[in-house]
Amino acid sequence: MFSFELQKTDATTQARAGMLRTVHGEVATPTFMPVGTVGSVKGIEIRQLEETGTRIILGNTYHLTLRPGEDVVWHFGGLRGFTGWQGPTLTDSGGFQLFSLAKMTKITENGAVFRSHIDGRLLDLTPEKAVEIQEALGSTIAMVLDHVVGLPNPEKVVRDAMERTIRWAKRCRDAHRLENQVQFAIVQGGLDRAMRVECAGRLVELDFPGYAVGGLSVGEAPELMYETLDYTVPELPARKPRYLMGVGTPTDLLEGVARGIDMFDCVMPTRNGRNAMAFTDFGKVRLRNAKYQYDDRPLEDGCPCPACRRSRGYLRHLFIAKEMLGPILLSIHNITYYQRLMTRAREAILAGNYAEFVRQRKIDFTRENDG
RNA sequence: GGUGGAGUUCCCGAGUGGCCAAAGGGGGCAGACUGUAAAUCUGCUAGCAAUGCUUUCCGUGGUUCGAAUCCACGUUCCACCA
Repeated sequence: MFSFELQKTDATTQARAGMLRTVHGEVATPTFMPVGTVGSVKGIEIRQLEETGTRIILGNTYHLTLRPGEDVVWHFGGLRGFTGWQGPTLTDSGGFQLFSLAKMTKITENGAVFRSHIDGRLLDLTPEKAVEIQEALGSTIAMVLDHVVGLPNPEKVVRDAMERTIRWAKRCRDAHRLENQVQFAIVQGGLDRAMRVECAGRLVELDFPGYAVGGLSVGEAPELMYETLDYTVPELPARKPRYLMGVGTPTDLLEGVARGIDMFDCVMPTRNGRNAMAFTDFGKVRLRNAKYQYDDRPLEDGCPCPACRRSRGYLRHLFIAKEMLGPILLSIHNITYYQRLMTRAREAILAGNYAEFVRQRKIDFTRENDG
């Protein structure tokens, strides 16, 4: 029904290669999960998404309950029936919206009260409600409702959020009924070692089938995030999948894998792709830049994606002309890049040379380089 | 040929005596984006030895302490009338 096979652990890093087996299909790890917040990975058809190497995608509880409503999704047989995506899905609980939509949210011990960003109506999101919605959505993996706070924040704020996250995780677990769905818990605790270790330990006691590290990439420097993973991930069960939520850049993914993370999700490849930024092995490419006007090279040599069958000059033109094909092609390219990165990472782990693999690709994604 | 209207910085367009190197768009250039309120957002866009200076608002001349703004002539475009 649901299992995680740990196939290989790297000798010099914490990197792991594994196989996630779910009722909706298998996923080789480490893996990247593109974000399809409202039931669509923006701009990308399922066939194309499959061709990027994607095996599991995300949906969002908060966004889908507002529109179209989980009853509608349920009517169509859950996310898979509704969207046509037949593989595994993971739904976020709405916890991230406590952070990203904080201005419209009031948090109490019972749950979160949202002011809908669409029509202003009030929405009660309790842990039980988050479970119920996700059960109606029929996702393969559901996340517990957690309390995400930005960084930096006073220690008391971080601790309160962490404690609440644990209490809510328990309530989510107790409320969960759906047999064909597993629930992952989420470790919070900011950048505080003791808090992270404590949170992980208390959640592990509750025996969830998988664990996520949340509350990162919310304002802190990447090095602090890596450091947090250094002492948080070892607290999680080795034989269960580990998911780093909302992360990140290609470098973040490689660093996360090196610290024992198996699953990632991030809007970056799709959002940045829509905004004319491409990820490549030689760094970022801002295709709107004038220097690409007459560039007849493909975006990236050796990339099998449809964007790379065109010239950079043409891709630039699509963005300048505001043609929808530009965002579509670049989203596909970026997801393809992320998936290839994970595939290559997995191969390196299986081959026993992950550390070397990472060393060879110290890409500075803050700089531009046109290859 | 006559009458009326109009010519503003790359483009469109506001401005009708000083607070104007000149609103606002567009275009151009650059940057940002990490469990998606994002096909979005931000900055720059006359020049320079630059807390100031120089050259601009069709052209030339004039009025004025001061003109994109007022006057005269010229010029181009538009509308209508012949």
